[in-house]
Amino acid sequence: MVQPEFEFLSNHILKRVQLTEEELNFMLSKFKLTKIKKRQFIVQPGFTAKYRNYVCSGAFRAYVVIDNGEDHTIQFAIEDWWITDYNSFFNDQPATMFVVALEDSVILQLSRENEDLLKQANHKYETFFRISAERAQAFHFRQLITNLTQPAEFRYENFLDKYSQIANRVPQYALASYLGMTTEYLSKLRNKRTSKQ
Amino acid sequence: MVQPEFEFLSNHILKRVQLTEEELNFMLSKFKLTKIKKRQFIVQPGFTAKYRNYVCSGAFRAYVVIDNGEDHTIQFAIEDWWITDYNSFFNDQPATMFVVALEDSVILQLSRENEDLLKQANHKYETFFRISAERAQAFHFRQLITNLTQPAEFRYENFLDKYSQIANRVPQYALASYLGMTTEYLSKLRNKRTSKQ
DNA sequence: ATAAAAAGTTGAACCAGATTAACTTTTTAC
DNA sequence: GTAAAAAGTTAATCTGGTTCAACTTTTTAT
Repeated sequence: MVQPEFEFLSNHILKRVQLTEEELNFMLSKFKLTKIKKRQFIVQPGFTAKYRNYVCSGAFRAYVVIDNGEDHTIQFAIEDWWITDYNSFFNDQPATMFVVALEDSVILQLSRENEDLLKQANHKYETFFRISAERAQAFHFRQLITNLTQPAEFRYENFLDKYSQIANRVPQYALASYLGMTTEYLSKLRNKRTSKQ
Repeated sequence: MVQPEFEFLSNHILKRVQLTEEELNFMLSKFKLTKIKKRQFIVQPGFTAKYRNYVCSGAFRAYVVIDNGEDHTIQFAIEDWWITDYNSFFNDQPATMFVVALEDSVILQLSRENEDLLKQANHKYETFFRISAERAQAFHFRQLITNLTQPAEFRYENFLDKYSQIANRVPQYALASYLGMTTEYLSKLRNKRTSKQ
């Protein structure tokens, strides 16, 4: 019987493309199961992000550090999400982001070489990655619109609404920088909210 | 001899995937040449975006209108760029954006049906769309980072640097809302800049 | 267990950028 | 060509959110 981690990924894949058992197993065989300890980095500036990572359990945070030392969260990933520095991964360039584990985690890693191999091997695999990219594209688009058009309080409420699971699991400073505000201000918003109801 | 509009698109495609003459022509045959007058809409909220649009000449602006009537520019597209409401196009849902011509323009339109047909017909076509989506993904990611981490003045200077061609061609109110600031403030930044050197 | 470090809170002072309003310049439509 | 509408400018005022600083609570390492 397959390990449960591969079971999660199987479901994820089959939701997006129809594969035969054989096709599925071939695809899965290209992934590498890796355990990551809390605070461990899976992507670091200066090094090329060699893997696309599927999170089976645990949580990650991607962030950039700018000149003055401030860090800005770009993405979170929990179970059933993907994370990497795509710019680095796709273009084989040094990463500009950090990706760090917020909890002890288990991930399935697909190297760029194996991804290319899959894409060439079978039209359906290519379809899978195309769909993933299209979804990510639409997701970031929506995020861009929200950041551009909505004030801080709405962004926070909205995030709570849509991703309460993540909101309650990640450190507050990380969430604040993801939402584009300071920890202090987020702390006030939180307080205001809980005292309201 | 082919029309120059198709020539532009051919170059665009061949930069991303290697196709035989026959494969290229089949792909091109699925596009529809359309002339669009200034101020004409090619995507409107409430209607599904039926086409992905390649701009041969002219300029477009995608924007959303929020409750209070303010509009926010989400994307510009000039020659050799694509534009549509991808959320609507991919998911066959009513659009939430407007896409309007800023100049008299010529575009090549690919319907969702024809895109699906191409994706199924040949692995290489699928590769083309996958590459497009991946690039868009990386692009929006970078944009998200800039918006999150940089102050208004930097965002403007940076845009001038990277997209001077667009900056000098689109109305100021559209650029201001794209950069996440008011027209008045952008006007001040411009002034400050020109008086500096 | 316990000390040290990291994360989160609270309040006062401040500022980047928004708002309002009156104006000038450019574009559009007839 | 010309009037009206749209776009852009300028200055005064205002505010959502930041910064700074002192503090409390939670987490981490030994």
